[in-house]
Amino acid sequence: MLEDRRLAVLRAIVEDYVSTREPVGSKALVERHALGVSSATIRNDMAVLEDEGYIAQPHTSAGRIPTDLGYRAFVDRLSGVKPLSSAERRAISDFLAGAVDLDDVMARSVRLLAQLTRQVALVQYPSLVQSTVLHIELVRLSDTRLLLVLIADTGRVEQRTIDLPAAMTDDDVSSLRARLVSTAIGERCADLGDRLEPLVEAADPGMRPSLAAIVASIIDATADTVEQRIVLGGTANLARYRDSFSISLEPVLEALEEQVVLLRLLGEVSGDVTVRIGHENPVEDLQGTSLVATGYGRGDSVVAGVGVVGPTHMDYPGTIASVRAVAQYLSRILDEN
Amino acid sequence: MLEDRRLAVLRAIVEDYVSTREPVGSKALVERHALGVSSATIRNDMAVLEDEGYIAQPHTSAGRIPTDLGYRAFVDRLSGVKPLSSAERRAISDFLAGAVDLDDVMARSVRLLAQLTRQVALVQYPSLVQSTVLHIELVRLSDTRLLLVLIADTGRVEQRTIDLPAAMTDDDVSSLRARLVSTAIGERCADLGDRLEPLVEAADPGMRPSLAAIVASIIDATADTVEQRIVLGGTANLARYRDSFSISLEPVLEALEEQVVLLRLLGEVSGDVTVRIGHENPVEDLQGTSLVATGYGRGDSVVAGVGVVGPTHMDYPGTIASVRAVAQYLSRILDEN
DNA sequence: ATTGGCACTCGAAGCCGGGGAGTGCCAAGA
DNA sequence: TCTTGGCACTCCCCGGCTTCGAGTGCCAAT
Repeated sequence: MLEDRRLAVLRAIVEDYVSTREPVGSKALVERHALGVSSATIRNDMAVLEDEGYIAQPHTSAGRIPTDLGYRAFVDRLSGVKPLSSAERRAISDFLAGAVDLDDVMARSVRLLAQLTRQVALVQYPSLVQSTVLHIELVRLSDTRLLLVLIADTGRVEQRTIDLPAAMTDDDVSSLRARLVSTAIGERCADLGDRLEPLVEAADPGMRPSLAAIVASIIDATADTVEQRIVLGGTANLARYRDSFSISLEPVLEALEEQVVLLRLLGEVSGDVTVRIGHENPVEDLQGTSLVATGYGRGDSVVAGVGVVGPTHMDYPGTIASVRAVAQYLSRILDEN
Repeated sequence: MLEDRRLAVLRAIVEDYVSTREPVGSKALVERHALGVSSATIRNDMAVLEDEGYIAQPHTSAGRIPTDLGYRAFVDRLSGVKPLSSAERRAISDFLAGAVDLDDVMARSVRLLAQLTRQVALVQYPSLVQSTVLHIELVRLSDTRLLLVLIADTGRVEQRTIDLPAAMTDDDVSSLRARLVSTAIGERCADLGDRLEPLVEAADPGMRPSLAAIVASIIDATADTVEQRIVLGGTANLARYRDSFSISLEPVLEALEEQVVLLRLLGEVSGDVTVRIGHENPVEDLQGTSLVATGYGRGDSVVAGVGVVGPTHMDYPGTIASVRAVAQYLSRILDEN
């Protein structure tokens, strides 16, 4: 029970600091929370919490602020679930209304999430590797150039122009197209290489180089390197917190513009909500920030990630709820297609 | 000649202020520039320039800074052309190298421009209305759902799912597809409505509702409202100038996240480079910033805009050169397809 | 028209001192 | 053993003061 009170104190400190962004002292704590003990007792508890590394003081004789470890304990053991407000539900249903297109879904989601959390939102396009082929189209641009369009069941569309080693007629193209379509449709993108190889082998010698070029292009279009795409929104919200980052926000903004960095951030999401607080973050420039992320997908398979980046002193319960809600809606949309 | 010297003074003030970002005084001016007269003379000239509204002082007895009008005069009458450095040429050729896809071209351009100018870059997707139809594809998702894919000659791909009023067989779809393709291909997107209407009229009664739905979807996909898309990059560069905006950068970041605002910014570009300085800017929240923009396109027709937004005290000659260069490269890429 | 000289202005930066929030510790009470 | 009131102490914050200096405007001389 003594232990219990200390945790209650930690929770109170986190909550107060998140809402006021100012170091919180023992006296203010007993005033704002019904802890049932005096400020002196709280001071003792705070001393212990500080020894254990959960809180710290910016300078002697100032209030305490939570450390990364403190937030971690708060998230793991102390925070309940915060139900979404009706305004939030409304925002989400408005969002559901008009999406017309995968690009549109992504753009709206990222905007929605940024508005809900007032932080920077990240939404990843569904992974191609996890998708299956819905359609393949070849459009003849000239004798020696083709446009390849590949449509995945997740709604993703990839295109490539192909320079052919030899001229092809319209008939050549449509016969090839038919063969590709019947072989590839319904297959997982990851398996395309294996499925299409035999087709090249079996082609008659005149066609083989061209077909090889096309297949190479298809494989390139579904390769790991390009299959990842992340949209970012709400960077304006960073400015809101301009002086509340330990460091300046320039490196943060810079890090967020690196696709590679974003991929690392969203790379390891699972069905659960992941929270990375401050130094737990793998990206150095983002160690003054926290990441709340999760995966979304069809049924049980996770096809992409979604999350937000914000200051360590964010409203974790609310943010977690928003991220989870958006991920669920994204999954639903994917299911509907 | 007296007039000439005053302009030289203005140019010197602009250049010094742009590079140091500090109010420049008469003494510093004669030291850094070979003006051949004493500081007292410069002071007289500065008084005149101030009367005419070209420069201002933040407070009595501080140096002068250029006003928007001062920058305007500088851009119109004083700045020469700044050739691109070899590093810049290299950056551009690197950029040219690997673009694989229209999305890729847009993403790379915006990144490139942000790096070159160290400011916020905007690149607009080629306008659909200005494009012609390269291909139309219908993919059957179920009895009553179709996926429409529309490919424009500028490389743009639009997709829509269509809920049909009545079930369609595979044969139905492919015959419709053939009719659509033969009617629409090569037409300007803007004319699609007129071209496709007769097709609906001529269809047999059983098909008509479905065909109407498809045509409506095609027209929707090429409508004004969706045809505009703008990518934004380099917002991190704004943080670099955090205190040099008269106001805070929060409203700027917010304005830049509004697609509508961006469209207004790039809406009126032409083949020439447009420069809007400070209050000349139509968007209120961006009146502390300057816009340098131009159009790009195939041959003479402008199909979209490209530009940067930055502080009014930007390096106009360099920025103009970069924006123009990127626009030219974009035009070239469009021509190659 | 240009120039040197000069008095004046006003923000920036440094210094000082009081106020106050907050702490740690201790001794007394439950 | 935990809790509590009391108390001395520490430092940050803030307002006011002063100094310093860059820069100006004006004037009389050339």
